[in-house]
Amino acid sequence: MSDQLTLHNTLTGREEIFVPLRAGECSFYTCGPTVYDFTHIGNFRSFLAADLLRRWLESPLCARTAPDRKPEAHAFGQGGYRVRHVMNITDVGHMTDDSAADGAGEDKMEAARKRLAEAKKAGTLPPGVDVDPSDPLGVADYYRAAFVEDARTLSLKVVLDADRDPALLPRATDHIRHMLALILELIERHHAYVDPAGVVYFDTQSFPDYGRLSGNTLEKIRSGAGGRVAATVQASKKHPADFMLWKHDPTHLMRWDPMRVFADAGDAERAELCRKHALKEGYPGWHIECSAMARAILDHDEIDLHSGGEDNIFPHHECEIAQSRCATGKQHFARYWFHPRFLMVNAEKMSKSKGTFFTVRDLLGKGFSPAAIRLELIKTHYRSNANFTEQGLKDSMRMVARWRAFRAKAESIASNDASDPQVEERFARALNDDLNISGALGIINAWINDTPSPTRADGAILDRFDGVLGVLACADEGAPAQSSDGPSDAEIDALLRQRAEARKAKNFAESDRIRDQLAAMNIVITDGPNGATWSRKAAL
RNA sequence: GGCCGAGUACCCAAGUGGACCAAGGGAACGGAUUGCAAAUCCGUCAUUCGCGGGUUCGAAUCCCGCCUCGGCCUCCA
Repeated sequence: MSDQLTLHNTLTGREEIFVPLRAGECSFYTCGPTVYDFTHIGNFRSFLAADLLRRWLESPLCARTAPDRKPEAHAFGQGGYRVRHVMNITDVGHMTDDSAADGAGEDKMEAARKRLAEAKKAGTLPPGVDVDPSDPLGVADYYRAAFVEDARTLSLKVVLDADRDPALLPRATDHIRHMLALILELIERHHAYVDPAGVVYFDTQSFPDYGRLSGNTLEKIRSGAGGRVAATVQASKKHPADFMLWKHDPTHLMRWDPMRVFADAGDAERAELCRKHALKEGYPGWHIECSAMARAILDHDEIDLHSGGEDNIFPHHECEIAQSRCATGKQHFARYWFHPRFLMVNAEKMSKSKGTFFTVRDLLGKGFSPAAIRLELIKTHYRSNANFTEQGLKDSMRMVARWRAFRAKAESIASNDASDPQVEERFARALNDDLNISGALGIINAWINDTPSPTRADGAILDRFDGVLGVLACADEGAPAQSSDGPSDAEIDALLRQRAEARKAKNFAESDRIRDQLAAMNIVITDGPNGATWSRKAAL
């Protein structure tokens, strides 16, 4: 428990008090999805953890908790940090098999193209979708649009914000020039070199801190090289850990000519540098985009927060740090590194063959609400392996229903007196403790139990909690239309009228028959003093 | 093999040295309510924290060993 926000920082392996570089502001970069396929719930758990952190930073409750920071908190307006949060979309065609780190294996975009082409031929593309599988950018856009739709369903704020400011959701392919500029800078500063085949490598030995994030050392990496990287490739590197920044490849699916990139932008100076260093047509390595975009869009050499799945720690984020710090000369790239752990499904690693790579649309199709999906994916501490199950999803649905009922009841008592003035502070202390979400949920539920007659002020408190959790805010109508095979509202209402007649006549056999009939269609009816109401139940 | 993280009730999960003979949610069970249900409300539900040692007046919490699960060690959120 802490009066101030503490976060576990992967860089130091410790929990640290969060102090941003610029008072009241926070720059935050999240490694976003690759768009070669649908984004699954494991990806979303990681993005939602970042979203929760971002919402907490922005919450008035966050800054309000520390007594010694109250005057400063007022300077933030309503409290909370002004967060600039960027999440990238990786749409450059990288290799399925980077073991030859520089170009063996099938291109992932190529694989996606084939998959889509087959789906189109088989007529299994969703209705209304028109995608040209021969166009890699079109394929990327198709999956990007699907991602944005799912992210919106789950109220991922960075995606919602991108409606207003598209720069917050940058595509890698829109920033090739920034990547090349960074690569040139690294070459000029002797942190990168070009091999005879035109591959640009980062020189890891030029950066003594390489390995600090992951606890690796160059020695360990060298000894652990274990034959996974082809000997011919290794031969052209100065050190096995050196990684690719740019690959010359005139046959690649997505490729750019560095000189033309700068010439088209009117940057003759850099075009000349490309000639000088023999940068030729090809594509960027898979670490450089984040370094380039974070710097270009967040507009600072050092940022506050950087998040990504735990698998990104090495090598991806290690390499980002190396590139960025060598280019900027700063002590840090990001000051705090935030790494949510993997999501398991049914106590096992998610697996394609077991069919456990669920997407958000899969779950919506089963009748689960966006609010329940969001709650289920955020309710386990971000540094634990969460276990995703349908049972858990049902549990979450029940919790959402209780909150909704509380919220509805709170409308009826017009009082400005909160039933428990301390509850917000308890909630804040839990979240300040490295985002202790389970503790925070426990506090909300206990408070709801202890508050049988909530006032309007209590409703406002729940709204403030939900501003952080983003659960009730997930509008159910944000979901794609429910499967169309259910009965229409009019049909249901007609059956309910019949049942009301039967009950009036004490014909309970007929009344129960109608209730069973509706239940079979996943319609749950609730009898109350003012007649019956109904709701659609998740089909499990 | 190296480096990390985790193991708390039927399930999910908080708690990291005394206020814990362990929050909260779900399930289950008993009761109220209901024509019967659903929903709601009331109550019950871990003398115990993966296993074995140790430190301490005191341990789920610290130390040692073991077992199991997960991540990384150039695809992966």
